[in-house]
Amino acid sequence: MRVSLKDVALHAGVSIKTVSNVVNDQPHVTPTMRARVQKSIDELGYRPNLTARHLRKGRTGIVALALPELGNPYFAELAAEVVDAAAEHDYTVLLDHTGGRRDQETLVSQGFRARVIDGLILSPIELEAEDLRQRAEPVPLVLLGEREYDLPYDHISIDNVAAAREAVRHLISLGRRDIAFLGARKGRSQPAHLRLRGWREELDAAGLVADHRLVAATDGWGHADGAVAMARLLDAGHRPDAVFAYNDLIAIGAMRVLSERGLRIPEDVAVVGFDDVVEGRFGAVTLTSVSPDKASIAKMAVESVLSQLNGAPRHQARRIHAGYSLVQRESTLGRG
Amino acid sequence: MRVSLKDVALHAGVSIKTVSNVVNDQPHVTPTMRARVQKSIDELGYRPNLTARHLRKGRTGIVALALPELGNPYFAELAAEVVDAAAEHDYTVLLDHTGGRRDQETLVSQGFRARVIDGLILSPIELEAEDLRQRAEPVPLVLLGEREYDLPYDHISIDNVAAAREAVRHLISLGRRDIAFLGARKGRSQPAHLRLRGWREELDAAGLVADHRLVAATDGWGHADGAVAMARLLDAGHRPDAVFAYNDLIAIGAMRVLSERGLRIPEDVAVVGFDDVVEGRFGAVTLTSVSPDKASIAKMAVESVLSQLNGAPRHQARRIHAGYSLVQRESTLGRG
DNA sequence: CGTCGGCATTACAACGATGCAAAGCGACGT
DNA sequence: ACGTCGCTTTGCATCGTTGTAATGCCGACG
Repeated sequence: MRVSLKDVALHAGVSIKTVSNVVNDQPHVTPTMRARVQKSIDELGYRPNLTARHLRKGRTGIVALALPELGNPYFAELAAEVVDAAAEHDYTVLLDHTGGRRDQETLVSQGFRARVIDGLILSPIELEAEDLRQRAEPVPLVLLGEREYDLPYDHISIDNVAAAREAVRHLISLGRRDIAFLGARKGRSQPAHLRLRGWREELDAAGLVADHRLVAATDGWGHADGAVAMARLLDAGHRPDAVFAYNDLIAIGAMRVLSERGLRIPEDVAVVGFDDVVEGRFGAVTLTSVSPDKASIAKMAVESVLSQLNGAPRHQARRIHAGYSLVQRESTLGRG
Repeated sequence: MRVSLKDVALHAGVSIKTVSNVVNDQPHVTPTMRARVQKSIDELGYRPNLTARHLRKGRTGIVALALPELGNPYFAELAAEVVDAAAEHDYTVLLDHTGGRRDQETLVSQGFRARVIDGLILSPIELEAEDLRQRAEPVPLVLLGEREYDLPYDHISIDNVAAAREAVRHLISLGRRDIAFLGARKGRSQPAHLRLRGWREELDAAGLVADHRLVAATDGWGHADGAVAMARLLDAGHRPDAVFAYNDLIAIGAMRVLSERGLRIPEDVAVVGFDDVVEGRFGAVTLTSVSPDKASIAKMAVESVLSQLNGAPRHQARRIHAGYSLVQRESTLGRG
């Protein structure tokens, strides 16, 4: 059985509360007493029972992080950052993944998956505003990612439209004109992706046509989806001279198909991805990508949750934009 | 404020205990009463406080999973499987990562990082048997991965030696003779990797020389480490006709360097990795790899923890081998 | 020498839920 | 009509910790 305050108190011949005071470094404990109690603590190997402490205090020291898919290295890398950021504040991270499915995301947002948490950081894919509006849970929530909602929750992401525009601008600066977009959502009436919007805006701004036939929808956001989309585009007789992908995995899947078809990267087709996952730096052709500042996203997410917990005056919901940069690699090397 | 049993009891005009009985589906509750209480529960939106329940029951419904590095897709994919396997049993996963550092691994094993858990699944890298022997924590522990300890804890992994031998055998069957091993541990007096042992054993068995100059140590287990190791090998004047890497990331990093140096894969150098991460299926040259059955590893790990919790008669510590297969892809395509 | 002030220590209740055992209640048999 | 039996419902203690308020103790001051 585990050692409790009571055991220590008995052993040291003092009251439970005094032991508690020592454990919690309360003032008004004489050095003598502190030493005596500490000795008992050490001898018995006492360790506080967090469950009890948290029942008493109403806090658990755990924040949940719900991501669509851990298999996607972007999310895995982000998760690692969140774990570290939380550790800074003595918080632990409970991980959940939703598969990007609406029902799972709703369950998570309403706390049905993990009911021992102080806060929730959620990166939704299909979740709708109405699902969130029905949320009764008093647990602080922070949203991550590309989806934007008009709801009173903090939202942290990079400026997806601006980043996408920068990526497309880069391609245009290389002289590319037929720039495809890979990774639109399939069969959705929703407002299009912000990244897709960036693509369109930048093409418009440059006086180029944003040809909707160069926009390829995907089922998911993995390598295979990118490969399928690229193949479909080529099979339909389109031959873009550049590809801007929703994310790196899609870009890499597309590059695989481009090589299979004998197209050279970047000579024939330049490629830009999004997320800057490590994988993109080690392919046969390294991938130019938009690199979000994952560490600061993680940090801000954790801090937002904690500030809500600490009853920061119910500020307005904030839209926070983290930094990003466009990292140029071989897949968009200038001709020459 | 959240609704508690007390609130529901008041609302329904019954005792707290009766509400508890309804919530827990106890027998001996009349249908009438059950309906009445359920109505109050629904109206007030009662949801049990798990912290309190767990204080009482001594269980939290959380298992911790401590992995070296989430950024490595193998671990990320494994984590996803563990989350799913745990969900099967209504358990949630608390994620931790150790960076593969001994001090962190020790802390985790002794429960200093997360003290609210029912069990721990740990995949150690540098942890030593002595660190574990000092473990006082009563929390069930299961070990994953390549490291083996002579300690009374369940250990789940694939048969690394056999798998490595199969990989090397495959290379030999392609007519390769100078087979390098990438990813040995650096500056360690420890018994070598099991995968390295498999490499050696199979070469011996085939009557080939296991040339230690073809064994390249790495600092870590990422793409960059593989690239560095491969470059060093080549720079030293070695030109193996095959590479067996400790894992896929190292293999991919090595492949990148091989291409940079103008060596063709598989014609000049065949490559085999380990882990079968998705990434290996989408490079310019797809990667042959040992594919561990991650789902069953995850499942068995979770089940081991839970069976220990449920006081399964303190069985012997078990060494459980999960299944694996060698998936052949372009990086070892037969000549022709 | 008695009283007051202030610090060290203690006692008690409470956080929310559940196990145990006792109490309540209706029905049945005699 | 009364006692008993058995199921339903309830009260109480408890898990380990901490906040609040009360107590004890000592020295200082008048």
